[in-house]
Amino acid sequence: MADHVDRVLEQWARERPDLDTSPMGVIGRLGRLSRLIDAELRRTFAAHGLDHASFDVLATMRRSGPPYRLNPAELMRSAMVTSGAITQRLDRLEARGLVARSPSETDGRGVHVTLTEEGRALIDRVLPDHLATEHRVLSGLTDNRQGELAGLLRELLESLGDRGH
Amino acid sequence: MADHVDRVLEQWARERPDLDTSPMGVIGRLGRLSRLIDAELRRTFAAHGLDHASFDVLATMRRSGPPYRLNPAELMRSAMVTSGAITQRLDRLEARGLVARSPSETDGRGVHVTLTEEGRALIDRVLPDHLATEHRVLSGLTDNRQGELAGLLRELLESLGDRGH
DNA sequence: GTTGGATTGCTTAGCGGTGAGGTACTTTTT
DNA sequence: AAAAAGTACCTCACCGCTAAGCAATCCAAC
Repeated sequence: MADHVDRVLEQWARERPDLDTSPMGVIGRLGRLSRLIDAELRRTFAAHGLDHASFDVLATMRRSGPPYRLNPAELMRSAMVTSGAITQRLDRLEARGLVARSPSETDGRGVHVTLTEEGRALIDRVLPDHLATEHRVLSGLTDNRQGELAGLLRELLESLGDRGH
Repeated sequence: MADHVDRVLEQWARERPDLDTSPMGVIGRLGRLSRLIDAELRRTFAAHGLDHASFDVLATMRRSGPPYRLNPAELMRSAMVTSGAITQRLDRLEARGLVARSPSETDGRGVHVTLTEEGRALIDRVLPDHLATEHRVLSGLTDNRQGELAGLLRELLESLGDRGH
């Protein structure tokens, strides 16, 4: 029983036995899983005319609850992308009528982003499909193993400073 | 003790209590970790004039062992990117003299990619720094926890068909 | 042999991201 | 009150990847 990363570690052990390559057992696998899963999720998004970036914004707005209004800065922190990326995401979504931008009343620099009725309808339509895909992707692990995994990932995230808010 | 994804799950539980969003506990965290870790690794690569894509090719060639020769197709499978991406990676590396391309003697379609002496020297210079960074990134978990995590990630990868070779 | 399907690597348009920088506004300092 | 520092969002040049398509070659079945 060996996956791609096991082969990689074998190769390193042969070529550079002087180095401790064990961290690759975690980080290499995280990278590969991320790519594999993203490719899988992409198909579901595409089936609804979306991509990961657009889905991410719509989902973030939707789960914020009524009145479905956030700032670009909040979206930026949630998505962990730069401000330029958020501007462009919002440009695309606004052009499709899925979100609307309006100036903040209290801060002359600020902008309100609001989910339109169409945007809300779309994300609520995509969500069940998306969750079914995620469920399927993880179906190789029992619920218990999934829980263990989530716990370890949370530990690591917290150690890297990924606190909520 | 709650990370960003815990907040997300709380929001979904409030807004869409009808949906089972538990898979996000794993997949959402995988995505965030991947972004955080990539950003961290990027700094080490940049300090040596590299990016993730270039490092990946050089490392794959290096660990393949003498004579440090692979095909674009093998690099493609290892990196999980499209053939166009590999072509472009090789263009960049070749322009810098870090790899060399030559036609295959046995297959008219094929190309040999070889690590140049400069390429080998560079990757051997970067590797210790890179591993130190990876080690530091994981230092929030004990060795045992890292091992558990690697095991769970391998289980998931195998269930998704990521066999070695 | 010939034919038809794989396979190999390259090309290119388009997309989404970064990073540096800019403008406008707010907050803090003095 | 004025100056300085910080914040919010946008702009734009550049970069790497995908996806679709192409030409060349291999190989397996007839």
